[in-house]
Amino acid sequence: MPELPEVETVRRGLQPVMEGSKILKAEARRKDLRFPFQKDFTARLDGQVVTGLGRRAKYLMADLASGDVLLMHLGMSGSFRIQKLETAHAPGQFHHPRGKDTAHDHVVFHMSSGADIVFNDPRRFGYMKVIARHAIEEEPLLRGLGPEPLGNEFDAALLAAACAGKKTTLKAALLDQRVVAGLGNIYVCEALYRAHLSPRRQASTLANRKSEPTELARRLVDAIHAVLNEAIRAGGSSLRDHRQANGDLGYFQHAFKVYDREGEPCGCGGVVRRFTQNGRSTFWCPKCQK
DNA sequence: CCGCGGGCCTGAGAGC
DNA sequence: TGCTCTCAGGCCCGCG
Repeated sequence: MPELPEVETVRRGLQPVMEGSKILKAEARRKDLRFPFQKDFTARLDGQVVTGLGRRAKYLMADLASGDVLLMHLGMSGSFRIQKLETAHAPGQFHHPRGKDTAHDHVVFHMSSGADIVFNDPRRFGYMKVIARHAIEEEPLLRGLGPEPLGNEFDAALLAAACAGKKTTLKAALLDQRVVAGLGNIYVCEALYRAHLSPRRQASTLANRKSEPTELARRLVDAIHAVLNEAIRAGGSSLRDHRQANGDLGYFQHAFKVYDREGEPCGCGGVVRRFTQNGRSTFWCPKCQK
């Protein structure tokens, strides 16, 4: 589920109950998620003050007073919720799932703020790992990640340089986290639509012979910026699993122009189509995306 | 370097 | 109701 806007939404929701709070106890309720937990996973979290909660691509990164960093990835179906003991002062303030939902509560952080932060992940494609901050540069999970699409350094020149000479399509290039880090299937489809670029177009056409950006690259960067910023403002997209940490649904899914809209009309008079690319559904309008 | 298929998991929805 | 099938927002691997 979660692409950059969803992860950023989660980060903003968790920040108030994590930053400046101590993890009184971390609880891993099974031995693995996508990967086995490190043997000292909870030991390195217990008693640690979270000094900051950041994000890199689709990773959440909690800085700990010990000098460690907790990396968290939501995979396809991971979500966090904030639970507090019900009080007379704040009844029902937080999202409480019922029944089978809690069967997939795999990790809980009991915080000194009084909040319990619960990680739920039915498919268990998510993962968590504690690493030393000084080892971040060598961390295999982070190494090779391309630029942050909303970061200052990401511009048409950088995107064009990354795509120059690539023998692949724009769709595949944008999904490649080494080219730009944080986009997934939804926002790639939506950005290409906004830029009026075909998902089948050769990625190398973003650059001229000198690897300089073409007008297309500028258009695409603008579209990526716009769609991500709008999605973050909307609290992300809630299709199945995604919720903001306070339990609210995101609502950017109502703003999709092509994703999951096969057969529906495009504003240009065309019709949204779907086909499979790199094993995943691509949605686009053949009339206005060239 | 590239596309493709398969795998990791569970659950929702469609069709019968 | 319930079965079977397909598909899903991510990512990795091996093959040709």
